[in-house]
Amino acid sequence: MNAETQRVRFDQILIEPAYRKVAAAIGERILSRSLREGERLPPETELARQFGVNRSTVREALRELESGGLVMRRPGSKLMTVSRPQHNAIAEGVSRALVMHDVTFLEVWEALTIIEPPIAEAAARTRTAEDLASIAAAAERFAALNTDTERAVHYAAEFFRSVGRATHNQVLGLAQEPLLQLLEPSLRVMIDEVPQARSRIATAQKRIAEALRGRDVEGARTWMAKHIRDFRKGYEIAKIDLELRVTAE
Amino acid sequence: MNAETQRVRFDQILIEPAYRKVAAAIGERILSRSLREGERLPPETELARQFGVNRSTVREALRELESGGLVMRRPGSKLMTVSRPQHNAIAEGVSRALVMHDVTFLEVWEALTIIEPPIAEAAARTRTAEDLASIAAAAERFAALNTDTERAVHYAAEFFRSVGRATHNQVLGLAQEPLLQLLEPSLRVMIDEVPQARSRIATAQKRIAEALRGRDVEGARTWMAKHIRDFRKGYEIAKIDLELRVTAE
DNA sequence: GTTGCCGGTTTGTCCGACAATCATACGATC
DNA sequence: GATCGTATGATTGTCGGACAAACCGGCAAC
Repeated sequence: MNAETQRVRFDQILIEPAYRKVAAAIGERILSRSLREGERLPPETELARQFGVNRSTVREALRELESGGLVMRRPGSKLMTVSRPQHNAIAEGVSRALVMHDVTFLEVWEALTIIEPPIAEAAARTRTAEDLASIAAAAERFAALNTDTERAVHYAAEFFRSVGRATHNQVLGLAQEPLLQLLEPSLRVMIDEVPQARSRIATAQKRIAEALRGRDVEGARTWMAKHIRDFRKGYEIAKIDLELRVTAE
Repeated sequence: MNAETQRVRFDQILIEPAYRKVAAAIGERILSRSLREGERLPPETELARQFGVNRSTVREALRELESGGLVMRRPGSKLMTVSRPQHNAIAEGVSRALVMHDVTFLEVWEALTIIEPPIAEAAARTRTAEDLASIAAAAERFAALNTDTERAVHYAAEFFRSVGRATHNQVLGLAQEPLLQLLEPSLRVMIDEVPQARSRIATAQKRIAEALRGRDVEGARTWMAKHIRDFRKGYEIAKIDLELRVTAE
């Protein structure tokens, strides 16, 4: 019990700048539904008056809320309205975080092997007729594209998204979105480099879609697992180093 | 093919405000590692000069980057440095998004049933001795707390986190974090309302920890599944409506 | 029903300013 | 030699005011 290690400890005192307090205040009102979605926010001058701060300070707070997706403006409008964060916007933040943390392709792929098969399984139980339609549409569009890599990649990802939506569980849909965003760049390379990639993906999609149609829980899970395993084979054939760090779009 | 539906279509032209362009420019430099982590950002006046905009505009851009976690200041400093986003900060954004999307307890619980057992399975394969130690520490601390609900909840969540870390897959760790954040409030209620909750959780933790120690892949998965299923029973005993929407902290 | 026009709002951006705080270097002290 | 006090400059947080551009809603005209 020597003197060096027995120093008195104090908690760090945190001083928050006004712009953050303002952001927190508005954000709380939104989260608590006191401000409802679609409702427009008071003008900046009005907010500044109410909070007793300068308009510049309010604007900095708004930028914070804006990048969190809690407020946005409808396209082509300048009026700020309360909004629910868009999935792809939120996922982009997650993707950037993962990129900054030097996540490898292997980690993304491994996460996909874990999360996608159970998603397919759940989707087999809960899918509606509309879900089937949008899943089939994505699969058909992918199969129809023999040259346009860019759009093929898009529909390959869209297939996963539509299966995710079919679970009717938003948590799962949002959890898979960052993975898809990180997957896309490597998928692009793979589809270009590996000739048989397109047909293998198309086949897997068809099998999965069939299983979902027949509410075949087991089939959906195993075909999805196979679909994901195929990606890894594709990586290896395309000579994409699995230990490589993923990069932003 | 009537005239109404056959209008010529134009893509929406998007005009981005300067503050967003500035944020994008700086963000890109960070993502591309041109600005490295820990490195300090040029002063606001300097950035304003380089971009040819006003300092106010730069500040709005910085708030955007700040809330994305790409820049931060070390505690007690005012100098902005490049940073990798903290997991809990990112997860908080995801949590808020899910709250805004009216996610129910059932959805969160269902996502946990899907994601946690495979995580435990993966952890059984990859855990190190240090991982075991921190998992055991969380379990012991939880078991030792018989009165302090707040900290008990914290260590129940911390147990999941340490198992997640043991996978050595950052994607999985980050994917589970929002779920834990949303779980905590309901866990608090449950531990207070259901007398046997503590002992059941403690037992499950112990079994999972043992399985991880023995690299028992199957055991880790099934005990984790049981652990999660128990939460649902707890919800029902505590009369927490599973269709209830989750709320922010 | 579409188009043109008009006044009032609201936002995006700029300028200039100042106090508080931080970073850093330099002695002074024990 | 390590710690402390101090002086100086750099940087941020916040403020006030300003103005053009774009948007909003309504009304008149075709």
